Amino acid sequence: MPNYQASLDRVFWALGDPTRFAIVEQLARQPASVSDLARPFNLSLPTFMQHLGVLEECGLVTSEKTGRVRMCSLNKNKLEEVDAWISAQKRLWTTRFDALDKLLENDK
Amino acid sequence: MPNYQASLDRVFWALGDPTRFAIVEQLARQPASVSDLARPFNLSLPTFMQHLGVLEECGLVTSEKTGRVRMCSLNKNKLEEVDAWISAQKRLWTTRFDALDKLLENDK
DNA sequence: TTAATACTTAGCTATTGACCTAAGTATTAA
DNA sequence: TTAATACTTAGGTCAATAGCTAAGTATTAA
Repeated sequence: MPNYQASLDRVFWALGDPTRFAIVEQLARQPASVSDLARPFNLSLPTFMQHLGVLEECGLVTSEKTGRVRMCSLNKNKLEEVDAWISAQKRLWTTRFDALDKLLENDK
Repeated sequence: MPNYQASLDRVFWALGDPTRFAIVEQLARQPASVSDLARPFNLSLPTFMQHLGVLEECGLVTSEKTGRVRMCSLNKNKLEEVDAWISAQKRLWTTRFDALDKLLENDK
């Protein structure tokens, strides 16, 4: 099973669906089996599995099957990657304002 | 102009498109007019504007028209919101492991 | 006051994505 | 060894999205 290096926008895309967003919020609390995860959602199992597939493909979730049960977990590393990107954008934005401030300072 | 309180998954969804992702990365560096922003993209202007519309609707971008030029800026607050959500999920995840560690500690 | 610029609107097309049902496979419980 | 459980595969529908062109409007430059 190769670890497809998903690009960040794919991760964002995955989180952009309300169902998948909720799945991630649930998995942040604790790992869970597919059916336990699926129970609160009013979706057919194949549909639900598709969402899990998307989350797994983009690296946000990992899963392992033992016997007939598949356990899913959140991959914290992917969250860190997202976090890092956001921080970088915030930093760029802030840096710009700092530079502007300095410029105005010099003008005095 | 009402400020549509966009839910977070809509923000993720907006960032999930490569074009919009790139627009945000650009706007983090500096505000820009629509045509300046659009130039590097191989898209028709209407298509490009549609992407800007999505970013604006979800609150990631603001814009203001003066004369015939519309200037776009990043809304840092939205980035903060995203950041806060990610941090919360990471915290939940970590808390769980801390609890597990404590449990194992007690078992010794 | 004409022409160019910078969007904007309208309307169409193709693809993707979210959903479903039905039927299958592999494990485990009875 | 039969039945139930927990997915999994196959295949189909429909709406939403990303893309386009053509034809506007409003501002500014010439």
